[in-house]
Amino acid sequence: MKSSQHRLGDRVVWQLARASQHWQRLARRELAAANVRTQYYHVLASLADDGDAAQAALADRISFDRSDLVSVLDELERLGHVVRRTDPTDRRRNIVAITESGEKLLIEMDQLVYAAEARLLEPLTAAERKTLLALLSRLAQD
Amino acid sequence: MKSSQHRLGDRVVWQLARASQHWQRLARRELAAANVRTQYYHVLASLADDGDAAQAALADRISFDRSDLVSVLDELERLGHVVRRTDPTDRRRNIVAITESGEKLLIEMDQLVYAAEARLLEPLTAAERKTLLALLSRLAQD
DNA sequence: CCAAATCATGGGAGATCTAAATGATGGGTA
DNA sequence: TACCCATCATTTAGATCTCCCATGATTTGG
Repeated sequence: MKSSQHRLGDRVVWQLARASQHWQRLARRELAAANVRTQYYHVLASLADDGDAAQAALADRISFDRSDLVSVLDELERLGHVVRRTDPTDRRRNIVAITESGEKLLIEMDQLVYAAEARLLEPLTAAERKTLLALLSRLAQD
Repeated sequence: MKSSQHRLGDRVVWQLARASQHWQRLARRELAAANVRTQYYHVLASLADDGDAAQAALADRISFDRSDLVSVLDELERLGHVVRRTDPTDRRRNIVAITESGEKLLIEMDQLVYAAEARLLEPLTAAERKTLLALLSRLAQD
């Protein structure tokens, strides 16, 4: 008859939020030491992995709000890591592309992100990580 | 020799972030419809589950920044859901306690949070949820 | 040619993080 | 005892990140 009703600690969503918060902190600290934002990584990685895209499509790929992508791209463009060019077939669109400078930065960030990921997942075996990935993947779909 | 290097989609941390984002959205929408903030739930649930606490201890329990707790408690106190009283044994501290009104609100919010959680976890069996909880719990520790 | 849909952008709100100021406590030392 | 000081708790202020709503420009479809 254990009556210790714990709304938080024993709930999947609570642990999900805590683990995610932990990860965000690890990644942000790691990248902040190199004076870059985690948002840069999402943008550059998506462009490098899946190619150029209009802002709206890019935002959807990395689950960003379209309006928030604007200022991130402003910065990345100012730093020379991406370029925006108007799509000739639809002048509403800006096609975003990664530059050589951006690809260099991405490689540097990869090191840091991998290191942070390794630290987060350290308590789990390879098999457990695979299980976790599979379970989480089935939740994420919209 | 598959050369499709996907930095994002196949990574545990990516799916972790996506799943958490999905959950945050579900919970916030559900609670926003009732004109309450998700922060209220964390505070009230922790006080109800684990008892009164000083602000710093409470913040640690729910992974809040101590400075952010201030305005949340201001609101909750203004609404009559919690009370702050100076700890007689250490007058630096404010002991925070939930009120009857706060407990009533918590019960209402519980309905909404459970509904949102059910929707999130719907794709998983009970055993899978248990596995997921166990794996996540081992990541969350600081 | 007009109405609806799409794209990029701006503004405001909620949530979290950092840095730093203020109040209060406790301990050591003259 | 009386004073100094390191430490802790609360608070303020500012920045970042994400979400939501609105608007202007452009394109598409009827």
